Amino acid sequence: MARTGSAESKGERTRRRIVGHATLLMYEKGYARTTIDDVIAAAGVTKGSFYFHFSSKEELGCAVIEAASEHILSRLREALDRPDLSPRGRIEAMLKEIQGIVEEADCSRGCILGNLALETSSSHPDFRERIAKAFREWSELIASELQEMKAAGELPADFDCAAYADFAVSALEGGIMISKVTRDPSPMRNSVDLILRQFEDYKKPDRDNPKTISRRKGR
Amino acid sequence: MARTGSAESKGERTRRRIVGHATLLMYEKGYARTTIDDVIAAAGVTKGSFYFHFSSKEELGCAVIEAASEHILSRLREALDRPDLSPRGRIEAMLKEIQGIVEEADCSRGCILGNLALETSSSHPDFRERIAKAFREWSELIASELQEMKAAGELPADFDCAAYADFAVSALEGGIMISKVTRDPSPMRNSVDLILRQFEDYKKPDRDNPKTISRRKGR
DNA sequence: CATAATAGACTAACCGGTCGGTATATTATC
DNA sequence: GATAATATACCGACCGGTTAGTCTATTATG
Repeated sequence: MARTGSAESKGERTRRRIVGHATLLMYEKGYARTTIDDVIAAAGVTKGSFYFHFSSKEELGCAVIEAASEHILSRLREALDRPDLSPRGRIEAMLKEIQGIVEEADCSRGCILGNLALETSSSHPDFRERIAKAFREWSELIASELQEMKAAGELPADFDCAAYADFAVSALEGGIMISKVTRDPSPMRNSVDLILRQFEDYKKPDRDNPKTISRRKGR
Repeated sequence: MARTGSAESKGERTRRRIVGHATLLMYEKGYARTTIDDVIAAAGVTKGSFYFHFSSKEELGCAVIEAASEHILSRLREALDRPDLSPRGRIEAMLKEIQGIVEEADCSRGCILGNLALETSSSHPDFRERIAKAFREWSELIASELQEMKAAGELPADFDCAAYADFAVSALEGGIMISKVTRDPSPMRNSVDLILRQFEDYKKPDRDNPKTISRRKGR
């Protein structure tokens, strides 16, 4: 038992190092083409050490997905946790954060959750479910922020926040996918822009036209 | 008794059969997890025969992507080639066609182009480029239809058709992805619905008030 | 010293691709 | 029009490299 105290034990550090390098490799090459030998070489550990910390490649995959989900969602939550901004400003901050995450990799690696989802979801139900949960949480984050926009009168009263949040997640993931395939950041940026534009020019219904979200020019 | 006239030769039929079964397998399991042995067993041919028709697995992958691109795009073009419908009706028909293609597979297999794109684009530049071309063509199809809507007064004069077409493709591919991951058709349907809704309530400016509802253009 | 952690040789299965060979059609030659 | 020559199509055993995972031995660490 080397576990007492608050400091991270050596084993925990090793495990984290393995997950970190595995994440980079799987982000770059996908799950199947990332071999255990790749991972241990990158992390500087041996086979025996690896299999002391992980029982299988699948368990490593789970750890990678878990860590990536937490990393991404915490960055998004951080972007939304800005009391100094209006609800709309916070959504914008969140979208920019996504854009930043993707552009850190030149848009050429896409989104690790989307990548692993499409590659492995038919063979690894546990991967699939964990990733589905991350997308659901992301959508809920957006939806609750849209609710706040609505409460602040920045959206029409009949605006369907949940549906639009799902739509935004789809448009973003799709944009990231097309950016990866075309090696061009503009599809993803275009998704960000057009999502933002939906919110741009709704005017608090002064009394006459509460029904439609208008789309007049703004900016 | 071959070769004469327009009939397909025996070799061509075999090749097509191989591609067809390979497409189903790669749609289901992805590229890496589809083995040549899988393909030849499904198509009922032997290794030797396979390697007579294809020089490598990669060449098979190209053939699958090519065939899938043509198949999908031709179905979309067909849906758009309906002179009896209004431009908006044609877009709706195309979206329903996409929905149909995906729901034929219970939404659980996603889109074969998107799947292969995310799995292989970092290792197979030729796959990536061919798929990028298909997405580009799809977007152009939508954009030109939006142009017709605009000409028919169903969209504001400053509507940015190209940007919106890209956005629609992103939202659809993203919706298909989320539907695959969640095994639930609603995210994809939601994308279809919200795309259609964008067009729903623009009213032709009745000569006196030409700027009532318009959207900003450009980026 | 007990156990956590590391070391790395080894294995068994898998998989893409090869190779020598066969069968059947098409074309060339006399 | 018989036959030789060639091209097309197919057959399946086999090979070599790769890969996930195992096993036994050894070294830190509390």
